[in-house]
Amino acid sequence: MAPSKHRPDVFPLSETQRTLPIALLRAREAVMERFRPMLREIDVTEQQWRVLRVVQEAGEIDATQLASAACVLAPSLTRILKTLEARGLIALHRDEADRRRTLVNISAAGKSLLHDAGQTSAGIYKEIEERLGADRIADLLDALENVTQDLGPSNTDVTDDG
Amino acid sequence: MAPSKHRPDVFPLSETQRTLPIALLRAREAVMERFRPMLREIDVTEQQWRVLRVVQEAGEIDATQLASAACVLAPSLTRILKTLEARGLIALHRDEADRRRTLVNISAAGKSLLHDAGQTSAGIYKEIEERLGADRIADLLDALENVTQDLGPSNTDVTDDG
DNA sequence: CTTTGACACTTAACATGTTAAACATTAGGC
DNA sequence: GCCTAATGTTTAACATGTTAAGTGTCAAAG
Repeated sequence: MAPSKHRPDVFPLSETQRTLPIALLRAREAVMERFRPMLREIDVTEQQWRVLRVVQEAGEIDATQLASAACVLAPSLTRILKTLEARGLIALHRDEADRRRTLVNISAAGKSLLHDAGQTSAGIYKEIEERLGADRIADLLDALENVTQDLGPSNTDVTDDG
Repeated sequence: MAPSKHRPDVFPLSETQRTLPIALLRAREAVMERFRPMLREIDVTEQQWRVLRVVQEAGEIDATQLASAACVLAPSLTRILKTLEARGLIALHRDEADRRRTLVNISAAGKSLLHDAGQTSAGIYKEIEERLGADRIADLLDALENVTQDLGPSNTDVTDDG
């Protein structure tokens, strides 16, 4: 590989176009475009889908951890949980030990939806893997996770054990 | 299972967590968090900022090309242009040659805003560069651009002259 | 000139992002 | 028990994302 020293100052639009915010946005759009038809078919938004999957994987989980894992803000999660509960896909109840917390569980209907659409989703992701290469995706995921860690918590250390 | 008495803050890295949509979203959030204070200070949203910068770099540009370059959808751009025009940061007028098109220009106030805040923005980006390494960012940008291109060729309409 | 189809927005309706503020509960100190 | 601070969640207000449908314009054909 040649040393990455390409800075084509000649292009008028290159300055804004070759930046992390734009590049990350474009890449995410390219990926999500593949999933949108499936999501629209089951009448579930992208964020609702993430919430459902996290709830299924985590089992019973409180709203704060759910918001963090599903990458949605607390105000958004409040609305999403209300919608999903109204559709019967999840069940909500107060934590008896700490009545501030809302605990979330997946319902039978939610499990069924995830089981069916999950297969389609996995198929789409496999298509993407075949198109890009599993190793290339793994490298990109590593790079993204490293960037996230190196930029995100300036002070928040995750290592709980001293 | 006993209710969480202590906080298992770190969500176990499940299947959902190591996927392109989530990883791209998290990375973008980590980057944007650095720019948000500056944007809030000048009372400009992230999308409005992108639009302004593209208009400045491109000079006079029509709405369709602007939407594509700034990564916003047409309905969003309509509202954004209305807001920016009301604030006097841009000027809008019909294309005389093709009255379907809306042409956008930067105003003196817009130039002034971009000049001032642009310096801060550049400083923040430089901070990020120093933290991550310029070569590492360049590699990531290359990977992201390649992924974007490799996932989009279902639509082979490239009338983009450079 | 009129029709047809395509293009470039524009509007509408609902969902979420983003920020700030409010509410309910818990934990600790008096 | 009351007060204060902190935590977990909710509400509110505005901006944007997303999809579908509508409006105005251009271009080609009759």
